Amino acid sequence: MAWDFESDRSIYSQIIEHFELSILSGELLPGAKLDSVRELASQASVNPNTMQRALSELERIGLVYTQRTNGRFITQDLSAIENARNNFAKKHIIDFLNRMQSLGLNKAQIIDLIEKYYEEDLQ
Amino acid sequence: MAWDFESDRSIYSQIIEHFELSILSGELLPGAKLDSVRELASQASVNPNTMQRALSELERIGLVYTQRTNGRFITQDLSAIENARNNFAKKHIIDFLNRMQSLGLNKAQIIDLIEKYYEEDLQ
Amino acid sequence: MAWDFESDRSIYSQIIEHFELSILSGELLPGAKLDSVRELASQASVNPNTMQRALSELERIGLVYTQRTNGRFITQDLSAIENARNNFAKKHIIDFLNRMQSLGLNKAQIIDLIEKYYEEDLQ
Amino acid sequence: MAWDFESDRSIYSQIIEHFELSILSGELLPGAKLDSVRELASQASVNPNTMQRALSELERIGLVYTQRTNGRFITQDLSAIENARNNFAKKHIIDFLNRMQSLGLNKAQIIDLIEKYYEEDLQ
DNA sequence: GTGGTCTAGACCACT
DNA sequence: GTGGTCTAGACCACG
Repeated sequence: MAWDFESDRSIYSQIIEHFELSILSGELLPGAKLDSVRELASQASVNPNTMQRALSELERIGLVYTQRTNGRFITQDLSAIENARNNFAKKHIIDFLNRMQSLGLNKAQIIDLIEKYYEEDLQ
Repeated sequence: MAWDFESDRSIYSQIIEHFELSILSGELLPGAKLDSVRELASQASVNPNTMQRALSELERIGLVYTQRTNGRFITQDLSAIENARNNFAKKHIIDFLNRMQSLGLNKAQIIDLIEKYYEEDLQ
Repeated sequence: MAWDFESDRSIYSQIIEHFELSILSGELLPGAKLDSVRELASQASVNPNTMQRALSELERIGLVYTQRTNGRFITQDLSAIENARNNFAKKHIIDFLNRMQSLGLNKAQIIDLIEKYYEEDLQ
Repeated sequence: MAWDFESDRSIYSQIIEHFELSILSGELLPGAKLDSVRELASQASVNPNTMQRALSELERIGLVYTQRTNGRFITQDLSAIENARNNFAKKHIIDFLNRMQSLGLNKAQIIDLIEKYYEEDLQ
């Protein structure tokens, strides 16, 4: 977890995306218990308030739920996860295609570029 | 030009990307005169200072230059544009691939999705 | 810090030179924390935005860096400082020599004048 | 006459200094008639209004005077020129020494640098 | 009318 | 309380 403090995007929104990806990819399994806000904040080197805000947002989205006094958990609603996964993919694909088309690239060119960069892209 | 005022990204940075795309796609031609700061600000429904900031940054990047009292123009340096184009494409492709790989998608799956959404994408 | 509001030079550029000199002379030490934008603006009797602009420029030049929410600091990159120092000296020496030569003074005369004024100059 | 349109200084103030130097160095002789505002503006590639403003300022300073219907002339008051010359030199020497001392340079070092740059400085 | 600078004052993300 | 962004509105140099 390394945040880009110089980025245009706010930290908590970067954290949200990080958790989203971990959940949608299955790295964080449905029903799994999250570490405490304080612990997560420490792992992420951010202020607990910032982590808190990110987690609240994830709850609002429905990927995480709170069991009072017991902690926070990844949702067990598999279709919610599947939905989120599709929405996430769709949103970013469309954003990406919009940008590439704005550059004047056609489908074949876009795919060529993906082939080209796919290999180099390891980190 | 419609900005997402709710977005995480600052307005001026959204404006910068908008102009970048217009220039890199050839919609704004090298040497073309831009409307005045005030005019552009009005079109974009933002404060002139905000527009000015975006344009200054585009100038710093080298995509735009100013002729005192005369207006702003798209750079005529074609290689600067070509460079910016490549950097822009590379950055967004890599960001995109990182996200898709984090979702657990492999190259074939990513390309499938692109095929799928490419057609629908007339926003 | 006293700015010449009547001067031809913009305030923020006078402020930039002021900080440059403080840094290059060692009055502000590498790594030292600057006062807050608001505080510096108040000390300098300028608007915080004006001070911010000057500091942003110093950051772009590389003499200062920002730690989000924590404050601004003098760069710790000693070679950046040394470079800036040489550039600053060279620029002002050449400007100065150009003016003196335009007055028709030769090297000996220029040095004589420097000897003469060097002592008096305790402003 | 080449103005730095990117400079912090306004054009008319650059023009003023240019005339000052021409007069103080004797390139423009006392009593000499200046070309018309329009002509000078054209030579300098600036707007007549800008040239006009520079000349008015030179008049205010006393280096130039106007003979109505007849044109503008360099002052014939030799002591005024001599004074201006001394003031100009003094002002710029002191500014220069202040900057160099702020850099932490002592007299010997300053003179060394002048020796060093004096030769290179031919244009 | 054009870009550039400055002020005053508000709101936000983060510690 | 810190830096960053945004707005509204003024004034200046230049053409």
